[in-house]
Amino acid sequence: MSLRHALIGLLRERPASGYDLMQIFEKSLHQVWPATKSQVYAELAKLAEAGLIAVTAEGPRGRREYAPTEAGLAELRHWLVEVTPEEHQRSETLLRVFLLGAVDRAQAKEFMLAVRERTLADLARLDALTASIDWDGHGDTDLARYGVIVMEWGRRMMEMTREWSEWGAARIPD
Amino acid sequence: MSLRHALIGLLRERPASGYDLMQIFEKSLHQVWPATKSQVYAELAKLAEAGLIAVTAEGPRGRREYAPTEAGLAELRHWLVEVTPEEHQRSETLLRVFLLGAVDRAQAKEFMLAVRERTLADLARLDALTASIDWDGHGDTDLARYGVIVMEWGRRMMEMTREWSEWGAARIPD
DNA sequence: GAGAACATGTAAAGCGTTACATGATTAA
DNA sequence: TTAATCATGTAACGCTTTACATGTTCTC
Repeated sequence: MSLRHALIGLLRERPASGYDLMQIFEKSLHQVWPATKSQVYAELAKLAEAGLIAVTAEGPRGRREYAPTEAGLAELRHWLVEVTPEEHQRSETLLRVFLLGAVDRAQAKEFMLAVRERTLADLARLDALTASIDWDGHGDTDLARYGVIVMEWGRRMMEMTREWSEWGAARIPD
Repeated sequence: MSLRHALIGLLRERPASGYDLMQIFEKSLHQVWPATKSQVYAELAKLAEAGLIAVTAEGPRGRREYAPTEAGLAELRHWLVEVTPEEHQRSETLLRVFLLGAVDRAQAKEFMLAVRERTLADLARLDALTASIDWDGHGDTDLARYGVIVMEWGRRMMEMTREWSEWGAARIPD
């Protein structure tokens, strides 16, 4: 259950409404932990009921801003430092590669090269994003500091995938 | 819905029972597409009902071996070549890095170094696995050909993650 | 005879996606 | 005044995990 920790963590930076949090999920967090409105609003309600966050302000149109409570921050820190993350690498692309024996070699090679093309496009989009993000606008926030580290992972991942797809394509005989 | 395609693809290599398929999921496919008994048996039933696989043999203890039908193979090929895979990178580790501002820098650095340690351990396990797999036992099967490409992705991914975790740790000031 | 491995499932609960539903406020 | 944006949710469905449940066959 990581969504709740993501929410507490974001609220720690600054109080926000469900609507605000959705913007963040769509923009910066989408590649790392996608979430939908339904999920966010439901989880906020649960977190408030559990006393891990609390309403700090109300605005127009029923807007409610939340901030983490002390209990919420304690739970976040506990999860960050003491709970070992478990990665379930579920990759549709790798699954397909695994099953590529079902099509002929020309098509398999085409698949690997299509992976390469998509990765190059992703890489271009990431570079554009990196250039466009106004980290200074955030000042010296923690999100800026650690956000850069996360984005660097994405960049390295894509570089690696591009090289791998070329290697893989070359490995399939004509 | 990739599980059904995974199952058809595995059955294409050789007919198998749900029990056999679970062995495969636990051994070779776990890192790419984890699945549980409940899921596998349920999906086999659905696939059989949809006419994409069929029982080819029955054995002791109610054992039923399945093989894909022509319709199943067509569906698999269609999915492999014509449906663009969509990746939802959901990484608990990266989410934590993103939120690392909630703990002090020493702990954040410790976290990055713990990622490094875990990655090194994973890498050692992968190398051991690579050495232990008897690809020749499978002969020149497609799983051997493409399985190697998938494993190489894993290896490169781990190498990348190790380097990145060192880079990230160094980037956090004392 | 006992224990391991083989073999198949059901049930419940939680997580995630998509579609539906409603209304208020602001800016052009 | 009208369109965009702000703002919150509910409902239904499917996928995934965990726990429960049962019985057979083989090997030592």
